[in-house]
Amino acid sequence: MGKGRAPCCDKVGLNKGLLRCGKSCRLRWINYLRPDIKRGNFSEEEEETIIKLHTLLGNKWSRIASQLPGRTDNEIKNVWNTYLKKKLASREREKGDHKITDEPNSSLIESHSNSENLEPQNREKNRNQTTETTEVQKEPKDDSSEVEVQHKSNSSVLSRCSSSLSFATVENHHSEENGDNFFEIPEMMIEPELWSMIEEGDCGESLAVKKNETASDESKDWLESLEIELGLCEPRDEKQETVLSVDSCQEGNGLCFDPFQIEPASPLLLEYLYDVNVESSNID
DNA sequence: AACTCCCGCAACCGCCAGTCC
DNA sequence: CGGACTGGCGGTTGCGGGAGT
Repeated sequence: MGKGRAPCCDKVGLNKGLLRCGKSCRLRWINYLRPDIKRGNFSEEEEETIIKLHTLLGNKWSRIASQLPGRTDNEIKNVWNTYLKKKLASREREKGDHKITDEPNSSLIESHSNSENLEPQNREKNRNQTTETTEVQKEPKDDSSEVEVQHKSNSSVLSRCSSSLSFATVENHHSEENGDNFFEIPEMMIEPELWSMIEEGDCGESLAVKKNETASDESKDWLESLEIELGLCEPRDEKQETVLSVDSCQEGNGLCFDPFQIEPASPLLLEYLYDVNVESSNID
């Protein structure tokens, strides 16, 4: 690509062509070369998912990425830092007069239930409502009234886990201990599919099997790409590769996915959500 | 056309945890 | 047991290219 920084680490003893160390090669494979990586802009649904998961998990990019097949943690991180964060901040500025209440946001429920039928602009509004409680207004230094997005991943508390929509209005305990103003834990709106993925542990089995089946293929691909990268062999015909990739998608062989196919929650996510829920129960 | 500025994004950095010897 | 090595992750950097002047 020629973009980015100069290669990392001491290049003594590394391959003569691209001067990549093993770690660099691995990263490049994960973030760029993998055949199942989805190219192009993020869809509205993907953006919404990122926002929601970020509200829930904070900067756990790898966990967020695990819910977005074909997207890498690096890519999601970039999109968040360069686009979504600004988008949310500007919206927050536009709204300006929004006041955070500790009442359950009934409009949230309503708007979510209708979200499938929303016009784009309403969907935008809906998304804004969904995420705005993750943001804590700073004391405005000037007219720009800067908004800082605060990640409260690990301090966030889910009041309950349920297949139905879940909303939490919980005071932050640290704030309480400090005797300061409470700030509101984000009211989380968890997609029903996500909860069903979480609760139905078996839903990922078939995919897991597929993944195992393709593990050796992936390994071969990795080696092949590495060899190409190192200039040890000729790259395959790109066109052919593309066709293969598309075919793979259509056949659902697990190498790539439908644009917004929901992948089962990763074990880590399940574990995390479980821990958070237990913690919540203890606090209550 | 030439220059400057800004932004997107691939890649590097540093830390941590797990594994191997 | 402990040091070396490796993989994974989140944060950060800085090059390249497009937009603006």
